[in-house]
Amino acid sequence: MSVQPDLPDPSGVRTLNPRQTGILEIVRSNGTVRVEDLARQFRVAVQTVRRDLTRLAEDGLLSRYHGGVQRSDSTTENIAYRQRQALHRDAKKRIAKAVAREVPDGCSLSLNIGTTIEAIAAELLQHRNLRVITNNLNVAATLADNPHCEVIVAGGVVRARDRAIVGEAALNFISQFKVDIGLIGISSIEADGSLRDFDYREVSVARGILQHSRAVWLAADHSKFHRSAMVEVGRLDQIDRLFTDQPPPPPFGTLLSSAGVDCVVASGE
Amino acid sequence: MSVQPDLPDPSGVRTLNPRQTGILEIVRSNGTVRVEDLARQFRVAVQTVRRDLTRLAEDGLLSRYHGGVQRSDSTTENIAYRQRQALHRDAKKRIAKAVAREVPDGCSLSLNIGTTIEAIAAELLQHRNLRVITNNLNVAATLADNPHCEVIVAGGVVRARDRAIVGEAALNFISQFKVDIGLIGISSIEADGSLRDFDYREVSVARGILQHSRAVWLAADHSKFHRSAMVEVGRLDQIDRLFTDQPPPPPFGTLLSSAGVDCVVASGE
DNA sequence: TCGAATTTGATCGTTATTGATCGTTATTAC
DNA sequence: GTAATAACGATCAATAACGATCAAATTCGA
Repeated sequence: MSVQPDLPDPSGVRTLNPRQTGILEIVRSNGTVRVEDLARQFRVAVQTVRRDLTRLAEDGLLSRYHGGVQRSDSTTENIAYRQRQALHRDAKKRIAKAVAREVPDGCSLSLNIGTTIEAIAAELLQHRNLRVITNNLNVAATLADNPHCEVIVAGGVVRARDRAIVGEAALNFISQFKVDIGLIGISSIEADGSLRDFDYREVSVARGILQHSRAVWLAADHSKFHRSAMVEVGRLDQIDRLFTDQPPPPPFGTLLSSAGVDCVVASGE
Repeated sequence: MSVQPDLPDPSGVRTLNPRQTGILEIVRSNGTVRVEDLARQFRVAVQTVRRDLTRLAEDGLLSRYHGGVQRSDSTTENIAYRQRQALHRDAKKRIAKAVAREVPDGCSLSLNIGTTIEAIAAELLQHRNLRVITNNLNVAATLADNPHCEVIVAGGVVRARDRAIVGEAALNFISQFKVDIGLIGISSIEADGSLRDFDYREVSVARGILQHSRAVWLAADHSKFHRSAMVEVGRLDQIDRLFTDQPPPPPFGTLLSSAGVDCVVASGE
């Protein structure tokens, strides 16, 4: 039985030209594009775009449908979670940018779960020499794309809903490290100064980060104020900085300052 | 008589002249440049620039495309992996389906790394009551979408190239569990009956799986036979079943049967 | 200064990319 | 169901880019 000599390995790695790279970027950010739009955008004939698309689809970099192409995220996405990601997306992105601006190159970070935290991870892709510990598989996958970033992920059971690793094993793992900045997302901030979450298993990880970080930064959009959740993670006075998108409603302004929390409001630029 | 510069590896770093250094700078800052622009900018003939580019590309400092060059870092790495995912995709999918057919509902599995293993994970999305241990973030993310599957991921440092978790921490974690079926992918199967891989760090994880599984299944497409890789993972007689896409070339047929390996060939249906 | 080695620039045959045409296939309206 | 329409893939010729080769120019050491 002979090996097919025409298929195997010369394929190696075909390099993409800028137009092809550009197409990929557009598809990644837009999710879906029409062939004709691409042709107009790059000022080439549709046939040329078609050729590019054939090639990119062959390499599994996108998938085609009649009339256009779309992202080929290979994995079936958790729809409910995707929707939560879309909620307050602009606010999250602003918060994420504000946080990223304050994170210096070369430091160590802990990131826990939450859509805001994931947005932050995306904004850290250009930073250099980071060392990141996380219990969030999405964060780990995102930051693995930064070649100047060492990513350490906690081990344990994966929670399907948001691909977080929760439970005792994760806590034990996280507790091995002491980092410069602990970045946590949270479900609710109540008027009594308590920080709360819905899932007690995740809470233990967040508590671990609180204890093993030289500084703790909290990222929370305005919808988190006055919300209520069951399990207490900690209290405002354990936090060093709060990043949010709108000035906190009363009574949080005074609460924050008396707790010594530096509050950064990332409003629309 | 001088040393031939075209011999395989003048391993030492060849020195760059100022123009070449300049080209690199321009490429790094711009991301992409056309050959003609470079020629005009440095007031030399395009042929001269071309020579520089050939040399710089050989050293991996940039990558060429028809008409110009582009940066060769970061972005290209993951693209390389995506392309590997696309390589022999049909073969991998057939193998994956064959494996999935044999995996009973309700069992526990270990999955390690490799594009074939990732394909298998995708085929396990309809199974019920699985318990899966893995050191591959892609596998974990895929199977997290199966609500009837408990996914446990090893903790440790994430290798950017393929989002695998490698190293001692991962090995220790995996070793805690004893599973029904250990499913491993491999880089090479040699004629002496040895199973090999390229990265010694990953090898330790694969060995751990070999030891902590009641049955070991190997998934390897035809390109893995007769290939050579450095580090020995184990030997054929430690394997219970082999899943592949073409009848193994000689001498593997006899080798497999004398090692007591049940060979499943998933040829085109 | 001379001569060897290296670098540069030009020519030429080869190869890759592009856009147009045409027959085929998928989608939509009826 | 069928017909109209749009998108698609295959093919081909024109064009641009490419590598190999060789001669001229430059650099370097003696």
